[in-house]
Amino acid sequence: MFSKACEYGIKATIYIAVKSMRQERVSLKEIAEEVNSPVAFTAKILQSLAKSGIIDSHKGPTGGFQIDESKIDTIKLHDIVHAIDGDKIFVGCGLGLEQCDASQPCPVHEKFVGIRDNLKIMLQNTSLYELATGLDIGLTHLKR
Amino acid sequence: MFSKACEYGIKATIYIAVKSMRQERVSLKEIAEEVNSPVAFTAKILQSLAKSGIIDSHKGPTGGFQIDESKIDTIKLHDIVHAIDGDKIFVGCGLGLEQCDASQPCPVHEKFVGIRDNLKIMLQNTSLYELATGLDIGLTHLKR
DNA sequence: TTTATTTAGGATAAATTTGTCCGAAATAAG
DNA sequence: CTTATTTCGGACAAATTTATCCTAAATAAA
Repeated sequence: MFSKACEYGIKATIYIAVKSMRQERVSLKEIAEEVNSPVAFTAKILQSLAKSGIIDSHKGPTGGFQIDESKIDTIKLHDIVHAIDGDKIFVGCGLGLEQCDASQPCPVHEKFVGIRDNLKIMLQNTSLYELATGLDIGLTHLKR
Repeated sequence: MFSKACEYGIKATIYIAVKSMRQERVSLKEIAEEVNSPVAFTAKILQSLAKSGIIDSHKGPTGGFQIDESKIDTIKLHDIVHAIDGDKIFVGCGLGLEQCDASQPCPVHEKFVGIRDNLKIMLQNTSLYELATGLDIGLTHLKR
């Protein structure tokens, strides 16, 4: 459904949020370990999340990544997915037809519109806060 | 959403169905042209669809691909997707967690289950007949 | 200021997906 | 039987995604 990079990115962001809610900064190394992702690859993903303004990064000793606590509630799953995978999941025809739209629909057009609208709405309605607290409560875990 | 191979496969199958309903066999070349897909790559995909029993293939002059007319109604979009992409779209955690299931759900588990169930149901309820007649009526087109 | 630590970012490599090439096998028709 | 046509299938190539390596830049602390 999502790219590997996006999966790592979501998990990493959730973990950073959990730590940020405890006023802790986390290092790349710690994140990669927790999320079970390759360190250097994770670095690239965090870099792009930082450029998108979703997470903050700080260099140097005691450096690492964190998220402004006031943002944790407003950041949505959709923002993370969009920052990494762009809008390719939401846009275009389910069959890859370029000329397919509401006026010249392919045979499955309406069916895909429904599914994708649901997905989009779900992602837009799911806040990072929700994800982070769901995890914090101990019901869930990010490894493997 | 689907792999390129799967997109080509769906479009090719729809086209073969349309022709089969007119008692016509179609060649690889004609299919690739209609579907706007690379010929040799399309050959591989059709090969696997033939092995899955979704389409029939015949070698030699006047050879080509066709679908048993009695099957056109029972073949579902899900069958085509499954033959090419397997079940990776439907199975597993939205975040790629291996230990995520109903008993140990990740923060987005239930949300993804809903979306994916919808997708699966839609694919299982969409028949090739429906796709082929929708196209035949001229409302739609497969190229580009 | 020096050193140690941590992210940034470019270059490169491995893996996967997508796409190509070509000869073999089947088969219809002359 | 021979030939032309068409799919089959293996090997190879290109493109994309995933992953690694290494140096630079920032920065906290001694």
